[in-house]
Amino acid sequence: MSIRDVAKEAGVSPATVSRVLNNSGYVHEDTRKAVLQAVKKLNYKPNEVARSLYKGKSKLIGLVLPDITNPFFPELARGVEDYLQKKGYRLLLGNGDGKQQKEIDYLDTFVQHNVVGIIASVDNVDYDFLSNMNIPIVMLDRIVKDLPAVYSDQFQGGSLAAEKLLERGCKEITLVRGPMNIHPVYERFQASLAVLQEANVKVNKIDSNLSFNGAKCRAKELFEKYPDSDGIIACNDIVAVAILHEALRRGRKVPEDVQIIGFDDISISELVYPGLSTIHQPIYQMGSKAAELLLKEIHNEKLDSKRYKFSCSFVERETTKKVGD
Amino acid sequence: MSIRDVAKEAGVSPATVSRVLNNSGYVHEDTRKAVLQAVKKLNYKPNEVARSLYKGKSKLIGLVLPDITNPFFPELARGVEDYLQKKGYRLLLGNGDGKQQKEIDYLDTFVQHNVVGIIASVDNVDYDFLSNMNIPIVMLDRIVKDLPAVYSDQFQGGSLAAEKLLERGCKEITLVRGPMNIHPVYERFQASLAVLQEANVKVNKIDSNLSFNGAKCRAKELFEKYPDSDGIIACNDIVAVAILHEALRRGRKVPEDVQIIGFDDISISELVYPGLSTIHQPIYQMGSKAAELLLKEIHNEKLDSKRYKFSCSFVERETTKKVGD
DNA sequence: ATGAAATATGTAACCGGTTTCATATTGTAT
DNA sequence: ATACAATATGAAACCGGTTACATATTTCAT
Repeated sequence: MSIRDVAKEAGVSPATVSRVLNNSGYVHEDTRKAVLQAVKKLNYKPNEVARSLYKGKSKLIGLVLPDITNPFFPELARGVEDYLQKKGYRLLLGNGDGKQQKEIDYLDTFVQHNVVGIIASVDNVDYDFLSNMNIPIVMLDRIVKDLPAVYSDQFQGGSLAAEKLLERGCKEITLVRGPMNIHPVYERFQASLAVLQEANVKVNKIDSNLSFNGAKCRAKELFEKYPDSDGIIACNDIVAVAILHEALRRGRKVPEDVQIIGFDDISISELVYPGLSTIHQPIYQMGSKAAELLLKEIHNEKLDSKRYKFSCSFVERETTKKVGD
Repeated sequence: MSIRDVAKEAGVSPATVSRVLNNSGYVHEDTRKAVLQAVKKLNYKPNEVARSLYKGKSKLIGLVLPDITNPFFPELARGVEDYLQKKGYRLLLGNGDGKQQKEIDYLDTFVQHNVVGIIASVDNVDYDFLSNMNIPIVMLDRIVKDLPAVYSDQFQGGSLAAEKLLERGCKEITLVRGPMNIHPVYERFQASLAVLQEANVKVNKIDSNLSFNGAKCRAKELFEKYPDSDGIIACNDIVAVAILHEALRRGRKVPEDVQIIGFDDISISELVYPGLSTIHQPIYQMGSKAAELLLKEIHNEKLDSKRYKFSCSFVERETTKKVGD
């Protein structure tokens, strides 16, 4: 079922059908009607692949995320998808898993499929590779040199976490540091650390990955190594929840004995008990803004700025004391 | 940069380059080397769109899910994606939101992009539409007539939930019923109900959607209308957590006063406190099995069975009493 | 040595759209 | 009535691969 079938049915040439379908060039009203009727009768849907081949571009956009299974990313993806869907674009999705080979494989194959743009949240692909792809790119929750990027202010968020614990009287604060090769995780840690070092408190550090099971072990270690911590800043909400559980398991009162702050404000943080105080990132908006920027790039509209930085905010739930207590 | 550029560089015809790249036909060893070298030198990557157009099929597979933001689906999607990625396929993803128009739009555009197969978790598209697409399909977590489908045994799971509460001494059980147009949700409800009606207990029913915020309201209503419930079966884990919160807020002891069972065993259920007892579905495996079945269909291998049904199991955490208490 | 089979490679058509260009017709201003 | 612009439409090339077919060369059995 091709445009030639429709042309035959309507008694015109393929070119005319194309013109009708694309509202381009001149078409006589009667012809237009005949074509439209033939299209309807045959239930014709144009082949996007043929269109894409000739035009050298498609209605496809590639999105590489670290891991859709991490609750931070579905929300991001949804922000992207909703925006693109409204504008008639479709999404090619890949999980990079923080592995260079997978990240690159996805980027390459996306280009081979004629995507018109890419939104990337990758950790191990460098500037040269990305810019050599010669295709509009927006980095999401990641920054690579001067490529357009959408993210939230990790310095401000990280500082905020530290300030809130200081305000709430913590004297010995333990930072749970995530993988330092993940840029935003690195920044939020540095920011918290900087604030705490200015203050008159003891500061401990412990390393963890970003998964629940990984953090479970590290949580045990934390309470053994630094049993006097009265404040904990976790690198993300998942890790914070693991720590929260371990604290409760050890009979520590939260927030009376230990206060805990997470990062991200993923939906889980309001679902745990007690509710997790955390640093909110506007995740959905970040995704949708990235899509918006990308489409602007694609349509050669100039961007006000190559960077779009959202502010973080403190969400006070039940793992921190109320100020004034 | 096309195959003709590579051909020129290697001093051969495009056909020969194609043969080298696809390991088809006869190619002299020296020629092969020359071509490979040219490919490398030019960093040539074949255009999948052109390939797809000629062959009438691609390396793309479409996946329509209700909402990637619902924690059930990322895991499902990941199961699908991992399997496909290993086999060299890429994923086009869409959120159907349970809206017919969006579901159909995605299905249509996927076909227009020459996908070779579709995995669908849709609620409002009928058998005729699906089978008229004339493309391999696997339904996932959904059943439509005799289309191939992967799912878990909702009857068994629903029964299990009821049995576990009965075993644990509940006398007045409230069923929180999800949207009845969602097939698995319907079945699990019916199954629980059937078991309870055979037993000597009071049974209440209350309706809810599947979201946390929706369920929050319904949870309030539940405790007002049926304050004597000592057992609650929720239509999914999210709803169960909302109910759990409301119970705790009202000072009900869980599981001493009220026992709660969820459904799905999404990752959140082990992250809440107290840990949610629930009916486990092997979500990731379902996704990966669906991908496996689809690829078999695509390669015309015959399926042992058009249906693949996983068993559910009871995961005992802290919102149900230990048997013998 | 001879012919058939195997190997090697190029030419051109094809996939299903879009677009350029040529051509024909209609409309309109002078 | 004439000329020029606007309208209408089709033929054919093109996008970048793949493959059927033709052709040439090599291998090998008899």
